Amino acid sequence: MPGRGNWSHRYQGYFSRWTVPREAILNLLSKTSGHISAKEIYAALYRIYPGIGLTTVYRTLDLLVRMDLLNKFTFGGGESLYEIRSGEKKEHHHHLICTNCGRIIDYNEFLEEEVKLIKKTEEVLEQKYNFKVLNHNIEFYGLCDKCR
Amino acid sequence: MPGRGNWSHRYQGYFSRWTVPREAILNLLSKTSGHISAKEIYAALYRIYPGIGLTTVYRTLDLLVRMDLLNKFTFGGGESLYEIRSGEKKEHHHHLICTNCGRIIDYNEFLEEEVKLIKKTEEVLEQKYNFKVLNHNIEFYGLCDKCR
DNA sequence: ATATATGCAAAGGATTTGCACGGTT
DNA sequence: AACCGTGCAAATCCTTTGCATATAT
Repeated sequence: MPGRGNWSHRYQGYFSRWTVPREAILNLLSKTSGHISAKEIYAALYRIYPGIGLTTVYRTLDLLVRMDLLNKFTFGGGESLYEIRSGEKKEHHHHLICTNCGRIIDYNEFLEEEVKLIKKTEEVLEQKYNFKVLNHNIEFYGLCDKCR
Repeated sequence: MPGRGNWSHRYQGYFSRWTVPREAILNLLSKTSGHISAKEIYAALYRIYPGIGLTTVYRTLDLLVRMDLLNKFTFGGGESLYEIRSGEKKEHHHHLICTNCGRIIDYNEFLEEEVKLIKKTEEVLEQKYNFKVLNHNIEFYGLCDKCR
């Protein structure tokens, strides 16, 4: 998708070569709905591009996170999960996490008040703690329909 | 603190013996403000009780989490951090996490609206996804006063 | 040509597991 | 006596690092 353009401008400094593996990984993420682990990415790409290494996947994911193209989550301390930050399939969302089966449900049908309040809370926190809020992560833990 | 009482009733099923290491670990946590890792707990107890094993710390923390006496957090995928769930020093709180230096700031001066809205959001989610919310975790990422 | 990206294998860090021992019930 | 909890060492899982090779600019 990128293929350089205004692109190269915007992300100048993060890398010097936009390579095949990087393109493949970003492309896969942008077509993935939901969260995906490094190993899953590796497995998916291995089929169409054997010769790829897991190390490259990790390094590329790290790069893309620094470029703010991906979000990285570490829900339970096991594998980290990645998702594209905005794109065809993605809007900002929060998570419902089933503590029984581990299922993760995204939701983005926020209440209007919810959005307003988060903004307001961020402002208050910035004042009170002199803390510059850049992002947030909201998770609800509980039991999904199958497990409750 | 526990020392059995109504206690043994309430937590019956989780364990069959309330031992010295378990008491020591819970006791340490209840006097700790903020978050602490398994290794830090191990190091602190080792001084007054050499012979304790890191394995026991992990197993006890796991037990206490299952008993809902502790919260476990896995902020960056590195070490997990633990905190007492309620006690002398603890009230429910949320976190500000500095992405530069890793500092974690607790805050619990919630806006009244914040509390109400979280409740309301939980209700909506329970309806919409048939998901029984039991707990939540709210984190704001950004830059702390020293790093901004 | 030269710096950068890659893949492999090895290292690293956190946590879990296998197992024999020791203390409780 | 039977069971449970403990500690040690080894194993496991995810991720990072060192290094030689391949590749883009």
